[in-house]
Amino acid sequence: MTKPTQAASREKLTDRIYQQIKQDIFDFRLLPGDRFSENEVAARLAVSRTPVREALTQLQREGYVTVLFRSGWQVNPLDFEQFDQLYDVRLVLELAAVKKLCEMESVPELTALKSFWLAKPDERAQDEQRVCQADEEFHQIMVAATGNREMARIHQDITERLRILRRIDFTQPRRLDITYEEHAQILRALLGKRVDRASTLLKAHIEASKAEVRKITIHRLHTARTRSRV
Amino acid sequence: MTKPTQAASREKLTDRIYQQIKQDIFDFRLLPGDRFSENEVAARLAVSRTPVREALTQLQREGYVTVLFRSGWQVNPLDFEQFDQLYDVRLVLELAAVKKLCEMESVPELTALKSFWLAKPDERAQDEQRVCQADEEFHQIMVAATGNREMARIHQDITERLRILRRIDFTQPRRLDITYEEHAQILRALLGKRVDRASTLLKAHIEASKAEVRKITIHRLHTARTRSRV
DNA sequence: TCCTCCAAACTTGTATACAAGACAGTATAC
DNA sequence: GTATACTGTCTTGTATACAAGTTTGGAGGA
Repeated sequence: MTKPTQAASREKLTDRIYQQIKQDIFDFRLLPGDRFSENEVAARLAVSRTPVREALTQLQREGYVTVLFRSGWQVNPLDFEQFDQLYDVRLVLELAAVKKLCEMESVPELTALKSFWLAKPDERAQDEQRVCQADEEFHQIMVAATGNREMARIHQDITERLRILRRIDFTQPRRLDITYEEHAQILRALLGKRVDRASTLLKAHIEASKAEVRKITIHRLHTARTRSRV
Repeated sequence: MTKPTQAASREKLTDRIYQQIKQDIFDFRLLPGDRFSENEVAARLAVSRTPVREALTQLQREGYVTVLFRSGWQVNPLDFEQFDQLYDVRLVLELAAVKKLCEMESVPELTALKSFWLAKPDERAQDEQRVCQADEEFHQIMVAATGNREMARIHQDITERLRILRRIDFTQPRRLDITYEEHAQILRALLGKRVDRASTLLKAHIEASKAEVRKITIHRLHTARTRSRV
């Protein structure tokens, strides 16, 4: 019988670089279509090519970048058809979550959302970035609360993939109130176990995002491109 | 303006090794819980550690193996709770696919399935492995036929993750006829655009797999363990 | 027999070396 | 001016080297 081993998992350089590059993409420091080499990234971060390669390989698998055989890497261009499809999958998962949540007896995770989303209008957070993050968390928590960790993981991956769009979506102050209102309605429906109403609201909520995202993105992307390069 | 470049993507050693190791896991040459080192794999396949590492990193992200810090790799033990959750996600995706397919006008992909699954009993394939593969393809095609490539990709990943179970499931000859019958019923319902019936059948079909898998697996795994090591 | 300590052998994580091929820019032919 | 061939630089894919830490097995003592 072998000893019960437990080699601690350490912080790896690869993971840090992975996060860094992904963040660079989200923040438009790396723009869709941009090309770059492993050496460039390695030099900028003062590490060797090895962990950079591992990070890039992961990002490729997740659909963020593509390697061109012996010819560098490229940030994947924005593919709106793909984003539409991802929104659809996300909706499917969340509708399933809604159904399950309404069948469950008590869901403390949902109750915990009340203080933020059911706050009075004058007590609402006005910081765009904060609301954007809370928005992601709302959906994330909804799925995770069902107890299906695999579904939550897949949902998380999709959310991250869509983040680059959702960020832009929320830079319009007008959207902020609407976001609050829609989430509040959904949350009330969930707490009241009204599955049909919650589903309808959720569907409309996501469809609205889908519709709005495309036109705004194109404009924002243009302004970002003229501002910064990496 | 830069030239429209296209560096062809070549067959990479990493990919071959990735497939090889995954197959080793599916075929129980690498057993759940087994530990091994990068050097072992590299020596066995007569390559260096580099591509082996890349392959293993991918497999880790997909949930097949885990690295133990400076202490080797381990094939993830079978986690039945996880498999249950994956089955649930797969069901959610396929139910969404069923709904969409029944709303679509014509679906040639489904018609193409008739020759195999609606064959007369005496014309049916009896080869377990072939039926097993056709079973995977049935579900895969169903989802892909909706046109949502992202959903199809996610569904594919889940199917692969569950393959190790489904293989075992089909080693029981009794299951073969049932499989034929259930798929035939689902296909007929789909072709007849009877969404509720198709959904009900599909749900029962997947629930049955879930229920059956656990007890069979444990027995088979035991016999496999006593037969071979890698 | 059982425990402790220690050193040698492994193991991964990261850096570096090298090879085959892609690309860009230039010189040359016309 | 235009097209073409070529050469030097750059890029990834793979192999190897080294560093830091873990595991294992045995010597020694009680």
